[in-house]
Amino acid sequence: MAAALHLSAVNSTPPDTSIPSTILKPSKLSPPIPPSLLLQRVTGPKSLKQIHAQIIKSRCTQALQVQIKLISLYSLFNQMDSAELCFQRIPSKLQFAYNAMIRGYSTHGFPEKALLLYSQMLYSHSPPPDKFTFPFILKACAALSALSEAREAHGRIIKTGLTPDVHISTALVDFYMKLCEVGIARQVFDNIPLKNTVCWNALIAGYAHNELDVEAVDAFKWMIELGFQPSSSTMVSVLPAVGRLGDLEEGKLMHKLIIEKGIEIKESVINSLIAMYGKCGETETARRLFDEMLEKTAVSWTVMISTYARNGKFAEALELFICMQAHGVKPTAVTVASILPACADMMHIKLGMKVHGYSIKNGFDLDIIMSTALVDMYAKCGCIAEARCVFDEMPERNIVSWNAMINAFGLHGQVMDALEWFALMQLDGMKPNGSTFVSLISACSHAGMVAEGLECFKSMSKDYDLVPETKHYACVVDLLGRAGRLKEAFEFIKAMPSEPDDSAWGALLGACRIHKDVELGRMAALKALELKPREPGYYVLLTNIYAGSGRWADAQKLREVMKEKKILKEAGCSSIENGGIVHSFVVGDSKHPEWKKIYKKMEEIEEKLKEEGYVPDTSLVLHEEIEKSERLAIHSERIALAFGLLKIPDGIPIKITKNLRVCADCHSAFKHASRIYKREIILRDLRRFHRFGSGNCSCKDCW
DNA sequence: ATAGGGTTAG
Repeated sequence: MAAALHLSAVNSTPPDTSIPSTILKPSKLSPPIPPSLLLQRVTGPKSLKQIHAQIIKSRCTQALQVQIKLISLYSLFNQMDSAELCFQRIPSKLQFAYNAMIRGYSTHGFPEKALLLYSQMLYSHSPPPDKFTFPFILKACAALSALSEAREAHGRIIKTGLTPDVHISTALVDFYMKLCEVGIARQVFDNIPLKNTVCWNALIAGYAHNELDVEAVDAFKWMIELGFQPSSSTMVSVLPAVGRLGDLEEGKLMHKLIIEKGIEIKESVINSLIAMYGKCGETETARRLFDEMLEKTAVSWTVMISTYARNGKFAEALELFICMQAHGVKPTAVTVASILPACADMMHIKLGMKVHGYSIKNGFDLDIIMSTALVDMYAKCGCIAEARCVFDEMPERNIVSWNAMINAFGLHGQVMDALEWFALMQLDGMKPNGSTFVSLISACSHAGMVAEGLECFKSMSKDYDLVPETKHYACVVDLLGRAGRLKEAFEFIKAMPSEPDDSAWGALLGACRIHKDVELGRMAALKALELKPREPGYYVLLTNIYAGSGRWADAQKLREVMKEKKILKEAGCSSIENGGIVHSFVVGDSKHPEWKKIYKKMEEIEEKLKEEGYVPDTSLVLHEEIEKSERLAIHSERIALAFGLLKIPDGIPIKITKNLRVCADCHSAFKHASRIYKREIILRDLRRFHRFGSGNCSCKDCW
């Protein structure tokens, strides 16, 4: 019945132009064309149906071969219902019939059905699976993350003596890599007797998938050295790894190699090259490649836009975003989502809102990744109410969405809200993960809520079956240390079940700076530098501790060590948005076109501050800098504040973001300024938000 | 009469 319906549907479809009319209307004079020949003319799903109808009408005897070819073609064109009908009608089930069905199910999104047929092969009187069966079974297992099923299949592969088959081994490498079983994947790869390009590709793609970028690049070099010809897939797999490593030299070599080896330059290869150059900071090279592309897809535009966004070229990113649409290419949710983190980073709320508007118009705000990025963007731009609004409107939420909201509250010092949302997420059936607890504990830490923070930490293993990672230990050290409980923090590090990493010692070091403990601080710094010898932050913190306790000679010596080792401390940089443009300032900046005006305003501010009782806090500045204590006044956030007071109209909060932590002196100056100028000032530093108003700060001086 | 590997992202 179903077959009849099916065929009548075929007859009503208009003729496929690709089929010669002789097939559709066979002349009575000439003998019917044999079915096997007819099937060779199939070009797509439409012609397949028509030819199938033709075969049935011609009443030729249908050889098993023809029936199997039909199954194979239907499953190739994703017509699984028709394939299933043919499959059920053949009397003796052969391996290729099964294989064709399993191929269709596993490549067209029905992995469960593929595994069901496989178990039918195993447990009924069917033919056993063969070397053509296993690659599809492993693909289905990968789609379902079915480790035990794959292991069973792997055992059967070994028992049947199929281990040396390169197709099967490649599928095994791919499967284990996708489930992050890198060691097993490598073992399977090493046992392949006759390797080829494709199995190398699976290994390299697998390493890249697991972000083992050095391994991916090494495997690539090794493959070339052994004389294998890389394909475009090889390049597409290895280039993201090079990009993440930021290894421009290696990337250039690979670009050259693509040309030398005559690798087919597909669109995907160029997209990967653009992304690689973008991640290495070479926006101009990336743009040149992009401009030379003949066929740009939405992915190409997205890659170029995110290249600009990643490198802080927001005007170019937005321009390209508009240009893309003018070229009739529709941005995807990924395109717009890739602009948002940049808006968040620069506190470019105007651009963020524009992107939000565009997303609503196109229904992207329903995309979970997109809306989570919006929550994060609004929160990092200081708009916690808007973040909350987007969160409330989300049609669905995953763990990342909840974490973004909890983290948002923490950033804004709203611990009680963070804890409440933590309870809400569980009522919603969501299980917290490691990142949830990082947000929670650091939220408690910033609010000085030691007991609650410790409770969270204990609870994660006791109630949530999570193993605390080094980052959680570092959070607890920060929690205890910040509250002045340095001894306990130290004991906590010593009691860690695994070797502490530099971040734990770094947290203790930071706490020692706040509470001015030279001896413990020195020890923590030595430990941290032992584990991460070139981290400028650790040098700077220890120098600050020395200077703060009057040990100028030690401070000076440390500075010289830094100079000698060519360790540069990161330059402080503050940004502020006005009129849709983000203005950035660094320490002692005089590059801004209006810098003279800004400095004049700054002098005025400093004078007013001093009149109103502000006393510069020079305790954390180096000796030589104290001599000219006005240098304090040139910290980048002070320039940004002057710019804000100069440009942003009364009554509108001034929003500034800084790439490092705000220093105690600037913090005190901002408090005074908020009172004197009757202005709300919102400062986001490396860690959190400070909301200044009427002479106070939301952080309650605890940061 | 059938097979294996890939690009943008919170």
